[in-house]
Amino acid sequence: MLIDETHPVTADLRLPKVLAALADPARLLMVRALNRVGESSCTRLQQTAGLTISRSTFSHHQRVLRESGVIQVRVSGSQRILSLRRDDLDACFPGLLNAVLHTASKFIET
Amino acid sequence: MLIDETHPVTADLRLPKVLAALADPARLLMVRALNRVGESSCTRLQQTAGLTISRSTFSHHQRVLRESGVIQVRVSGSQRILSLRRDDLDACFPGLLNAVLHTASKFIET
DNA sequence: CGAATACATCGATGGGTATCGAACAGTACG
DNA sequence: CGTACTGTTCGATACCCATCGATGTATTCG
Repeated sequence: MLIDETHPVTADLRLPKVLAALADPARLLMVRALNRVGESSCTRLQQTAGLTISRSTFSHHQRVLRESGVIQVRVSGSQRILSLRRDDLDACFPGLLNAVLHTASKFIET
Repeated sequence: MLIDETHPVTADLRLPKVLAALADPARLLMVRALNRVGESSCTRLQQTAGLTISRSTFSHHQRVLRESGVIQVRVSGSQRILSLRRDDLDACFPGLLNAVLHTASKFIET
């Protein structure tokens, strides 16, 4: 199920791209926060994840996560609702998302 | 158990570093080849993994994998024997290594 | 000792990327 | 309509990184 042309279809997901998307500390926080709240708008997620970055930088990270296939973006009024592509990720990379989500926080902080 | 000062101890492993190390296609091939053969010297692993890169580039990748904690390097005569740090990775990031190792090849190739 | 093997390191280069502020575009609302 | 809100895009900057050839170092072997 393709959302639109800005999201890759499941068959086009690639492990190196996904790993690179998850390798950034800010994006890792976004993904783990999304897992807790289910779905969220950009502004709200930025607060939930505790990110002190500019809105343009957040937008950049959102794009990287979306283009790698990690998250899904749905438009609702004036805001974009972000959510994890759990099923697609589990189908392509079994166990990967869970491993990233369940890693202890002490192994993430610098 | 610390090998030497060029390897991080288990408590110092960090998820973003490990993910970044695994996010490169060449290094991903090295890790998956290491999983098949158990352990291997540099020259032999380069052939096993089917990598057509220069020796200096291979040495660079080996260093990244080592400094992130993904692999272990042991000196044996004039050669270095590489192997995965399975137990340490499983202890810090349960399920991550298996997920990377068991991902279908079609999701790795470009 | 001398030659060959196995890797590491250095310096250079080109391409990627994280970051920001400023400017832009769409929606909601009074 | 005009203001506020939500988010994207653009251009610039600084930094990181993958790659290579050349050089250096240690080990093995004859």
